[in-house]
Amino acid sequence: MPRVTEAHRISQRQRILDAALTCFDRSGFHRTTMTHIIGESGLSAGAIYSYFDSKDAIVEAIAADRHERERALATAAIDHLDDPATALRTFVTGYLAWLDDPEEQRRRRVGVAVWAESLHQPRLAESVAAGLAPRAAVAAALEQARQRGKLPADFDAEGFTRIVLALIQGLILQQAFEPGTTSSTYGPTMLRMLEALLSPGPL
Amino acid sequence: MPRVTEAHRISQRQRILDAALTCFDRSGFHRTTMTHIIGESGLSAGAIYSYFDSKDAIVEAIAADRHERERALATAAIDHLDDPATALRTFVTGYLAWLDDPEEQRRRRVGVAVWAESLHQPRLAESVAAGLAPRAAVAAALEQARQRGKLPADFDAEGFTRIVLALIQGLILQQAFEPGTTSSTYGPTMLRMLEALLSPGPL
Amino acid sequence: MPRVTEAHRISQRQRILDAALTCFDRSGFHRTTMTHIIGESGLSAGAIYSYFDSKDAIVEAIAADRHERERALATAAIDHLDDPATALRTFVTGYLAWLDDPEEQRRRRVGVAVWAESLHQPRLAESVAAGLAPRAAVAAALEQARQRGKLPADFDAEGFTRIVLALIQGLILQQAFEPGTTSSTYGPTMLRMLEALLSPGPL
Amino acid sequence: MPRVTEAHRISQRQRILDAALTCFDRSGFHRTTMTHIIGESGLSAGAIYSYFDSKDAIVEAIAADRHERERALATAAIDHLDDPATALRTFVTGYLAWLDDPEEQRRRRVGVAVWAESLHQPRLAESVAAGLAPRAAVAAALEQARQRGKLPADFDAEGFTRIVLALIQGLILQQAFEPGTTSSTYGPTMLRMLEALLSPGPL
DNA sequence: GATGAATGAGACTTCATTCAT
DNA sequence: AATGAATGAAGTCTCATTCAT
Repeated sequence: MPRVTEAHRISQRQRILDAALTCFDRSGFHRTTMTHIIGESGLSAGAIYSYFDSKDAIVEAIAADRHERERALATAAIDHLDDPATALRTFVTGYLAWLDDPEEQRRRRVGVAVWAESLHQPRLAESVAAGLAPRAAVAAALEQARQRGKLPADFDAEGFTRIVLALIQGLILQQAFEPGTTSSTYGPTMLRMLEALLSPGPL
Repeated sequence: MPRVTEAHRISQRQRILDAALTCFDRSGFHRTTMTHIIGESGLSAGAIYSYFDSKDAIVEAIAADRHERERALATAAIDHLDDPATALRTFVTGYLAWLDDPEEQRRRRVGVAVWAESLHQPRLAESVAAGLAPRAAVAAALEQARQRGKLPADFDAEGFTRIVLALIQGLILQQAFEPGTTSSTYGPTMLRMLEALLSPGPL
Repeated sequence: MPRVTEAHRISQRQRILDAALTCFDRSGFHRTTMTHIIGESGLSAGAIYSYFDSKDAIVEAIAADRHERERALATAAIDHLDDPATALRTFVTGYLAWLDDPEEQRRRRVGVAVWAESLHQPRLAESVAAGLAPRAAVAAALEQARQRGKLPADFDAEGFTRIVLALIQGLILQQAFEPGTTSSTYGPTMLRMLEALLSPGPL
Repeated sequence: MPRVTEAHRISQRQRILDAALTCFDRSGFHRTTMTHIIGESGLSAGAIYSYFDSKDAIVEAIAADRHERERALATAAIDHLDDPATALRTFVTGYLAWLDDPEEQRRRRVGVAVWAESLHQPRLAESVAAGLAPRAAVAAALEQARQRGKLPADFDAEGFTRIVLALIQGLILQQAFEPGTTSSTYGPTMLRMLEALLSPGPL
């Protein structure tokens, strides 16, 4: 029975991930060396390798964490689709607040690196895919809502969700490039625009 | 000195950039070694280094090329703003076709890596910034159009251009992650949505 | 951390410097590759680089070591200047014995390379300058001795010390070029000559 | 029959050696690349290689030039040994003037690098040895003069010549390290000291 | 368990020299 | 004869990972 508890392991693990995130945000994955992570975490090389098999494993853990959170956020949006307009407004509002949260900004900058890296590393690609998976679920739910008459007959759930996702991703990028930007710059326009798609009419 | 030389230098340079793009697309910047580029290009190490000072310089040249193209595309959109609806339709149509062009898809995948890398390398950040610069110019032009009554009084040029840019970036990402996706999936919805913003009315 | 470590680090460091000295003596700085030093030391590349930042840093450490020793030797000579004749004889005798010491011959041969290199590398130039610095101190001490009447009124301390230094350097060179030469060949003449300068008289 | 004459070849060759000397003085042998020599000389790589087989051959030619000059200087001193005191005075005076000649200073700085290099390259060692050879000849001539009664009975020709040579070499070094030094600092003392050795008496 | 010195493959880059034009 | 683009072996240094203590 370990005298040093499970809780201790979890906190050590988190300490490593926090240190790694700081380093990755500062320098990117490849310019960050294990020595940097060792220094930032205050642990020894051996200690770190008892928690993670490799540097890649740390990257994967960070990616997995992040996509788990996104998955949770997105999934939450599904629940209230009986009233799509309200659901959209709730979702968009929450999303804009999240964009403006400084702590999350660090995570998202590292997330951009994960996107790039995932194009060449299958394990990360899986994480990214898992993070994006809710989009299809939301699309399916919206299509059901449309069939139930909650949305205009010509509403295109697939296109709509892809567009919302593109906006999320694109605005993450813009903020990464221009850290000062806040959602107030584009939030109202974005919301109005998306609402237009929920309303019936010729447009 | 032979007159041929200048053309030869340009073609050699391009040969190197093409080889590097192929390698970067296949493996990413950091997993691509100079040995790979040497092999892919068919030139020798020394020859390559007589065209580029370093591996980083090759990355920068690729980034610069790409953002020069984007700049040109975006700038072209400014010209016809007297008729915003038509200009938008033209721009979006052109953009969607570009998204579906397979050769450009390679470039864009490498472009995603440039985005990530630019967060840690000032020279690339400059390239990216230069590529994004036209957005502000378009915003200014749209604001003038609004003042001339060509757009609704409550039209928000800044927000609009940020949203369009986010869509461009986000859809590039989605296609990088899911190469099969074509613009037909979301193109019509996207166009309709953007047009909504150009029309007056309560929406 | 083990207490052993500090002693261990010092001995490892010395092992590297010894190996490097052997290589430099055998082939010179530039023909000696890190691979040679690695082989001669029995350590790995990484281990060596954890003690020295670069090949140049090893050269600098060797130069610094050597000039520290010389500085110590020369400084020792200052102490007994109340009796200049005895001090000179002691110094010259010690110096001649040092010239004949085979282990020191290796060091001096590498020292010749340091002289040449120092003309182009500021860090080495500093080491060399530090090694030569005691000459001026000795000159000042001799000048004081002259003023106290311990030396002829026309004694030229500056010229004398430069000449003694030139002899030291020149004989080092000659021995490097003709390893068989021993100080008995020129020692007595040298001593007689220098003593002549300490004696009053028209000469 | 070459239309471009032998004189042209000689002048081209000299142009290369001058350029090389400039580069070697500026950066040392090993930091000087053929590209530097090519640039400094204004010739092409191919042209240079039609005059010299290798970079080493250029170094050797420079070393040979220099030692030929020194040989000539030293040999001249032998001629007038019937009157050793005058010969010494003439030689030393000429040598001090040579030390103060700025153009020669460049050559001598490169000469220091040749000394160091000669410890590891047999071809240069030969050049250096040839440059030093006159010392033994002078020693023999002095010994004959001693036997003819022109010098004190206890005069040590071998030791004397080694000491003179050491002074020459040492003062060359000092000047290389401290370019401002002029012979007036030590010349008189040096001359007086050497003359003491030529005079009979207990000293 | 924890440590951190050591490993060593492999990365980027240089540069003396050649040879097709 | 002259050019200078090209070659490619070899150099220095890094860094993820291991394992004796």
